[in-house]
Amino acid sequence: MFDKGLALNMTYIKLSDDDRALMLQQAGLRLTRQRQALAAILFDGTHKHVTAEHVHAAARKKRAAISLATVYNTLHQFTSAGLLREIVIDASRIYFDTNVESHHHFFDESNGRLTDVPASSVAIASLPKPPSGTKIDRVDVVLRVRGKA
Amino acid sequence: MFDKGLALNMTYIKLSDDDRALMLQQAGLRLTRQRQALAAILFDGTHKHVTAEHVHAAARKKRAAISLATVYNTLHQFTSAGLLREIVIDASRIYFDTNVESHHHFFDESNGRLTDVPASSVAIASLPKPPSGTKIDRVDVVLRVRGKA
DNA sequence: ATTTGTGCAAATCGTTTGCATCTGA
DNA sequence: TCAGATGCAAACGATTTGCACAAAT
Repeated sequence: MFDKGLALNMTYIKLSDDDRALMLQQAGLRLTRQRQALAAILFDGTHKHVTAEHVHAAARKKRAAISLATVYNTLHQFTSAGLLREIVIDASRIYFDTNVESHHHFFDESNGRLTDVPASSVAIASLPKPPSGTKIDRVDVVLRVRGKA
Repeated sequence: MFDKGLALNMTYIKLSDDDRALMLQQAGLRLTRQRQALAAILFDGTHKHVTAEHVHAAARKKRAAISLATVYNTLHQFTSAGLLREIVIDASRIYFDTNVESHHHFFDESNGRLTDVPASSVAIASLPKPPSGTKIDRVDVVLRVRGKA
């Protein structure tokens, strides 16, 4: 077995059911059929940007009957546990990113497609000081692109 | 009279009804009672971050009876006309910013408050090249902050 | 046995739309 | 005049919630 923290952030390592079971348990989440099915969909070793609908549809396709409400609950639980990261791009949809490393996004306005941008390729040279009494928690950079045509 | 383009971006210049009427006309929008009322609420010389609800409530308070649907239509028209800028922070609400200059935002996660950050105080030293066939349209930086307490 | 999770359907919330009616240029 | 704007209510789509049932420790 390898380190879980590492596994989460490496795109090329295939995870086994056991690995995912361990992930959930370490996150303090009980091992339920639904969570395992959703984890299998989400954490397959590649990073994804998904909506609840996507996940629900994927579960259906795998013949795992999971209600949409449970999908939502689970995505939020995974997010609180640090296994997913929420990104807001479009006002009418929540995207969940399986990449929890610090990074940014390209958002293609013509087709709604979202692509990861490694944090290292966006160099932020200076930041203003936050309003008094607050500290910067996270910096989200969205590079909105559109076709040149 | 002063230059309209300038007026839009200067926070300390008070605009008159006539100034706003001109703004609307230059944007190719007919001068209607509702648009004038909403423009008066939005473009009073200070920058604001508002939702349709905010604007609707403000109109009520001024005894200007404007339907919520019209508020939405108008905000979108103003946005297409370049008088407002849409910002997405929270998946469940569209914010409209009366500041259309290039700039960024602080978003306080504890109270949902949004604050402008001048573009000049965020220095982005390098950006990745966009996916082939696309060009970067806009860069949105959201500095998410929370109370230190 | 007790706590935690799940499923369903109904509720909610912001936003959009269809359509009949008005109004500014 | 008449294209464009408005208002209303109904439609919408994503998300959340209440509650009875089921499953995990």
